[in-house]
Amino acid sequence: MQGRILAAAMREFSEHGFSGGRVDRISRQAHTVDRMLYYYFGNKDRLFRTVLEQAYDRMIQAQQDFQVDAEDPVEGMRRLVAHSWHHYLEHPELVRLVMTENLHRGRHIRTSARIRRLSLPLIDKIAALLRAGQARGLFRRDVEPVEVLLTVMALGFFYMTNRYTLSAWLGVDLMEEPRPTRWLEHGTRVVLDYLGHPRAVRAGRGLAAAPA
Amino acid sequence: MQGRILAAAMREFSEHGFSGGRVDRISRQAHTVDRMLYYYFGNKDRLFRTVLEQAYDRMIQAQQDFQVDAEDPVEGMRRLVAHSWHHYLEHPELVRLVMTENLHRGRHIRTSARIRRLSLPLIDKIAALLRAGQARGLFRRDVEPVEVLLTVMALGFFYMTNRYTLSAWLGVDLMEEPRPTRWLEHGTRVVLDYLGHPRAVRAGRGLAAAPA
Amino acid sequence: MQGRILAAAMREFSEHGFSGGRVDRISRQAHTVDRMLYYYFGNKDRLFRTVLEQAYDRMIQAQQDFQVDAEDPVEGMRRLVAHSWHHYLEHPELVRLVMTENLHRGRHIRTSARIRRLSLPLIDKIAALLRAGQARGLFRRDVEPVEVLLTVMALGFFYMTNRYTLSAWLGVDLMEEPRPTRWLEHGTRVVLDYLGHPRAVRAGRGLAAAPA
Amino acid sequence: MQGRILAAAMREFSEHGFSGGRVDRISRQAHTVDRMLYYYFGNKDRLFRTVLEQAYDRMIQAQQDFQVDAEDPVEGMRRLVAHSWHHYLEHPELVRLVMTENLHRGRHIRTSARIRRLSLPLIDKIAALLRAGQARGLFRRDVEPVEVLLTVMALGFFYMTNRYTLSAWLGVDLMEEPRPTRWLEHGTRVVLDYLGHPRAVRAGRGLAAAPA
DNA sequence: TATGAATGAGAATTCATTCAT
DNA sequence: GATGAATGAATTCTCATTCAT
Repeated sequence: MQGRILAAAMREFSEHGFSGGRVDRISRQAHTVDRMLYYYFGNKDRLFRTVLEQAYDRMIQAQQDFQVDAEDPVEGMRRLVAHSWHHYLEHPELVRLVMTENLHRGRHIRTSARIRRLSLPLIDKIAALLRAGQARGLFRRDVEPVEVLLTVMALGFFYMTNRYTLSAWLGVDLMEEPRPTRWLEHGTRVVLDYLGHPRAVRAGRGLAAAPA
Repeated sequence: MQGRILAAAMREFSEHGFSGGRVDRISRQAHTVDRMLYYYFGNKDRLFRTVLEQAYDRMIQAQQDFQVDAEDPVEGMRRLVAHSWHHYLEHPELVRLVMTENLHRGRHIRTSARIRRLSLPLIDKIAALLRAGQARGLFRRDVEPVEVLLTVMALGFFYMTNRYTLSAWLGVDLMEEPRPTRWLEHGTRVVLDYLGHPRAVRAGRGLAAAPA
Repeated sequence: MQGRILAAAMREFSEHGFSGGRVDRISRQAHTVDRMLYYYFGNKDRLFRTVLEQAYDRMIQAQQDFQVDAEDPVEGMRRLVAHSWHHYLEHPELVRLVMTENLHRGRHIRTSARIRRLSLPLIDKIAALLRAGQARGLFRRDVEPVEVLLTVMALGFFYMTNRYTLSAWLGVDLMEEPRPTRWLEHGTRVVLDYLGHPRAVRAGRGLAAAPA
Repeated sequence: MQGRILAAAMREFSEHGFSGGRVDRISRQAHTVDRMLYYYFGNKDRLFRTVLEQAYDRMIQAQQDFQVDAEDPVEGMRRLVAHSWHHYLEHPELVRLVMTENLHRGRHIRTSARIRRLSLPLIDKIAALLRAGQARGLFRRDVEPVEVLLTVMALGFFYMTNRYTLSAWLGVDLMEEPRPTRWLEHGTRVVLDYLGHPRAVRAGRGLAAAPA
């Protein structure tokens, strides 16, 4: 039953946000009653946190499943961008959940010991690709894995999250083909152009974590 | 009084989202009573829509205030990226409002005749910069203004909107200097690298609206 | 404008009752604003009373317009029953208004000097028919005009007012022909059978008004 | 507690109608709080419907309790008219509730599966009396049970429902004895005169439901 | 391990009416 | 004679949560 409740809660919170999410809709969709939700998860906040943790686990898993090809770093990077993009495209509920959590200023993630323990597998995979590409003289050297990851994520995430207001502004439906495919091509080019333009090594540590 | 209500509503919806926003908190902050809010705006939905329209007006105004320097397209593009970034940085409530509206799948924007009429001044300014840069052989030719705009927005918006979950992942505070400044530099480089890498002209029309 | 307001108020109160009637719907239907309604009629209660008075005036007028044929009392009585029935059928809003007033225990009629002054023209016309019929030996003698009037009204009014619950009970639509026509025939027969059955003169004064 | 709420709701709706009925008055009279009313009945509409259903159940029960005396059809009919009349007289809240429902065009009855299933026991009892009376040559043959029932109901119901406006018109209090008793005598006579006046059999099926 | 019954505290919205010119 | 602006007091209904077994 916990699984059913979590699945229903994921749908509900993803669709309506945290404040907009209704406990009774979750219990109804899970074919149970409100009471059970409190029995298993304590309260709405903790239920949301559990949903978030589950979503993160899946995302981490998806990142781990991604296999990097160090023999062809450019193609590897293409595939990484595409992998990331398709993950968002196929899991809009994850994207919306992350939006919701950010609207709440990370209130739930901050209290989740489990999520704090996580590290992003993709960072290591990007680092490996960068090293391979730099060794072959294909990628610039003054680049950090985190910056690359954030760039890839930004291009994909923003398109997904802001599609409604952007569609209204531009007067087109951004989710209608061939636009999403074009955007992946565009994003891939942006990332590769960025990586393939060697310049003088920049000082400093970029966005990387403090040694603390 | 309508102004006071709108200002209070902007703060409330921006902070708590639409569902989480409370009518009575708005009226209290506006030094009036709930009733007036219904007198002027009809209901919570229409109030939100009006807040959104006002926010858009301001954003459009900020875009119009941005002066493009066609003599130095590279510097112009740098300034455009910075302008956009600083607008988000200085108006986090606008960013959150747009997020909220997207979480609601553009429900309010869709019913706003006023917003539908808007066009983004920045698109024309980017187009002008592109033309100037292309004429001087500085920018590639197979690029569309909308793609550039979305790229600039994506880099800035994503960093702002996802800062809480990203900060938790990365174990650092993304809003603590020098990280925001570094990100602007990074974004500027990404955009310029993209623009300065001429390739074969791509077929198709990118993300632009259909001629219909 | 008073006429427009009254017409709109008649429709509104007739449709929704007094409590269900909305001041703003009346003003909107009258193409004016709430304020005007208070300007002309003081408050909702007085507006209702005025509507009621107007409806009574029309009913009295209709009764006065009915011409009795003393030469053929049976036919005259037939026509009187039919006249009454058709008046209800053609003025359902009057019927509903009277219902509403009775649900309110005659609260408004009691404060209407104008209505208290009214007498029902139909009573005199019935009395004339009775006299003519009795003189010809067609009608019984132990009958009072008021009882006849109430009987005629009861048969017509009840059918109209209770048509929804009756239709649900009986599983048919009572307002669908030939049922209304049948009911008129039935009512006519009931009244004539009653009048045409001479018995011993009954003592007492029936339902007539006390000499006070 | 559901019983207490229903009893209070019956009083409230009967007294003030549906729109005029106040949820908080009901809960106060039932010695509980508004919330419970929604817990048990969902909303005001459903509460009203339940009250109506209960009232119908009681009316059906009262009709079933009425025992018909086939040995003396005329006396049986007298008793039936009196039974019906006294039921209205003793249950004015039922009468008012039915009025209210009709003012709302049967909105609640239409959604009540329970009420739709009901049949009126009195129709069968009238049919039995008619057969007995016809067999003894006391009642005419061209008469239908439904017409008799509606006639009996009309005479009683109308007097009760319209007593306020009628009292104002006639300048007397219709509920003051001996008037109510006189009206029962009058109604009984009207019905019996109607039944005892054989004529040629009329064609058609009267108000009865279509065979569909 | 599970659950039906109950509920306090809000939440958005409505409604008739009056103020002020 | 006419009206735009303003409003106090409800009014229905919702929401997350706890009680009691």
